[in-house]
Amino acid sequence: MFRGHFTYSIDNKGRISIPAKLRKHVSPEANDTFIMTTGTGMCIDIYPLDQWQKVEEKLLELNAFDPEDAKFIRMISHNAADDTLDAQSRILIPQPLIEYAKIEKEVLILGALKKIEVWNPKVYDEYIKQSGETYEQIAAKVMSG
Amino acid sequence: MFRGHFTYSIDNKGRISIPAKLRKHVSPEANDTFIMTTGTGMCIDIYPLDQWQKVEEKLLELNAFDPEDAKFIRMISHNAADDTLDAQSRILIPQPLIEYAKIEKEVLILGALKKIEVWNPKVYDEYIKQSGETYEQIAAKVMSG
DNA sequence: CTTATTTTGGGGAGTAGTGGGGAATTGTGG
DNA sequence: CCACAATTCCCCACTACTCCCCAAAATAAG
Repeated sequence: MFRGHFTYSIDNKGRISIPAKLRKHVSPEANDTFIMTTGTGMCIDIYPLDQWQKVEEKLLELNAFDPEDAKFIRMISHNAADDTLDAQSRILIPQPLIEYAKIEKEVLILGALKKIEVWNPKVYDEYIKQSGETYEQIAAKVMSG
Repeated sequence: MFRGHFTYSIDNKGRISIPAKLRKHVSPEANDTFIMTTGTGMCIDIYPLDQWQKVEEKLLELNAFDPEDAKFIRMISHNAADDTLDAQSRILIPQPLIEYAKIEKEVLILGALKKIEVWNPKVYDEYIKQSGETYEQIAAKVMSG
């Protein structure tokens, strides 16, 4: 499971290093391959291949000839891209995703259990400040039961 | 499984390159052969041969003497065509399919699990915008559990 | 302080995408 | 059955980008 946050930079070819501390938690089954897609929120979600395949298994259960299911498949697949780490443990982020997350130079890399999120640090700050609730209030709500 | 999207162009002979990233996911059993037909939605469906054969198996289970079944068989077969990749990894799209999908110069190539879809980008945008759930709503539903 | 690892930067060979010429094949009409 | 037209198919070629490699800078470890 991925934990913690890291402030890295994206180079002018659109590459981001995956922090060594997060790499340690990637299963060998992922084969150094990651799937990137638009996150829920103004960020990029990065899944190791083995985690993404669990999502795909669910999609495969849908009926591709049902209009609603077909739309699900299209929307989720549309922004999905895969890449493998280069020798320096970086992946190339496609331009559309960089624009979606409004990423410039600095990036916030956030370990989020099964996936890794990439944010523009400014956007993340605003996102956290937003919604009046405090950390404690959210914790109480989400962790109940 | 096919994922991601690519903006390519169709040349004036009606040929489209199959993106290298998608080609990697085509089984060798397909033998570089693809079946094209009218998609559900204003697009062209492209199946690798081995995947198409699974669709055909389902079609064979239909009752050719049932009026509805017979009609569906006729409609899906009507515009079905097969082709193999040329040395530049392109396939030739028959004119009737180009017209069906209202394709002009730019094409959106969309990986959709077992098949590849080809859209006019403008038509796709309108299709996505029109009603229905947002990406976040869909994600919440499919990624749950 | 020295050594090892991690992060960042960039050059260059190879590959992918696009366009088009011309031979071969298919279909049409005489 | 033959000639013509149109289309398909197989090449070759150009451009741009991607990927792989080398390497410097920065951080962490011993």
